[in-house]
Amino acid sequence: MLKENLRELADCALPAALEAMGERWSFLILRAAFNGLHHFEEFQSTLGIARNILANRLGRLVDHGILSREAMADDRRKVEYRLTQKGAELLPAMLALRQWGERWESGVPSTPVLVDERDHQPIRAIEILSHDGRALGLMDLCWAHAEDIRPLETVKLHAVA
Amino acid sequence: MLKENLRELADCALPAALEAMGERWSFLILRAAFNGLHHFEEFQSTLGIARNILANRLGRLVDHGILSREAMADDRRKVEYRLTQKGAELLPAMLALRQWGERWESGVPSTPVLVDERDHQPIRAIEILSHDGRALGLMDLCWAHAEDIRPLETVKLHAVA
DNA sequence: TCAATTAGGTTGCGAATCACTACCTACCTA
DNA sequence: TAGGTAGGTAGTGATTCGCAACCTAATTGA
Repeated sequence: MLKENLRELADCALPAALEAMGERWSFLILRAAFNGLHHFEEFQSTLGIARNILANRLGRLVDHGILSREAMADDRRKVEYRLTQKGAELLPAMLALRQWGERWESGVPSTPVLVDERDHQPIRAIEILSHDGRALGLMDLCWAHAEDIRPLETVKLHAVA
Repeated sequence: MLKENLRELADCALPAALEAMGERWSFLILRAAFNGLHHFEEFQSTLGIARNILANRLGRLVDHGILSREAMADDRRKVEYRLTQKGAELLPAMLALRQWGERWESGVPSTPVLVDERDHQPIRAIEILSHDGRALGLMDLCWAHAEDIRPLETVKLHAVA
């Protein structure tokens, strides 16, 4: 069963993640960035967000290293916001949330659908997987302390034997 | 390349998901629920959230069908909040966010660690996978319309692992 | 060259939301 | 019946939100 010692709840990185991404427009700005938007006016007109809030959010995302901010060489009025590596790695979290919304809120798969470029087949639903690739549900999970985890080599031998 | 037609940005389920889960304390309440908390006072003392905000959030999560609310038979003062199926399926999204926070914000894996109950090995990082299980990055993805996707009968039999 | 336009903001202000404390009302226990 | 407990609500100030207006630097057009 999934029950963490309460004393240890503070040692979770979720609050830290939410401090960076938990504000009202952050995820929608991020989504727009994933969709190839790079400029203030693009975000503003696409999202319909108030300009001061947008400026605030973009600044915060830059401060957190999720977006980079660079003035463009050919037109120095323009500022380009780009996803950093850190920002790009939010894609699984964003897709998991989107897939959940498709299943439980909007009811239908969003169109267009995200596909593998290689064979144009839709991606899998995002899942929790064991080290060897089995899908895990809530009942299959429990908490363990780092020092209690046996290195995988030994387990492997036992499992095989 | 990952570029969605702008006209279609509205057809994404992310805003719907955020309407249910995008408020300030929602994810932390959900995390507490995943950790086995069920009662108002447990949430309140663990999270340190203001009581009126907690009441408001719990009510909202219940309205959205993420938590169920039931008075307990043996002590009718007590109300039990439990994750519904809909709520439980937010676990991948929450873990993806937590893993991102571990990697980029807190810097270290949170303790305790979430492990597979069967062999006590840590779970994999949450990833985007192709239908046949390859890990996909930002460069490997593109958008397609539902009607353009060829059915995958031929490969389906192999698509397990 | 000088006015108009554009990109990317900032400022002011009223409305909504947040968090803190105190209070309230069932219900349970002695 | 007294006192404590679970789960809230009400009042109040501090923040934040969203809208509109304004501002500045860079660019373009006449």
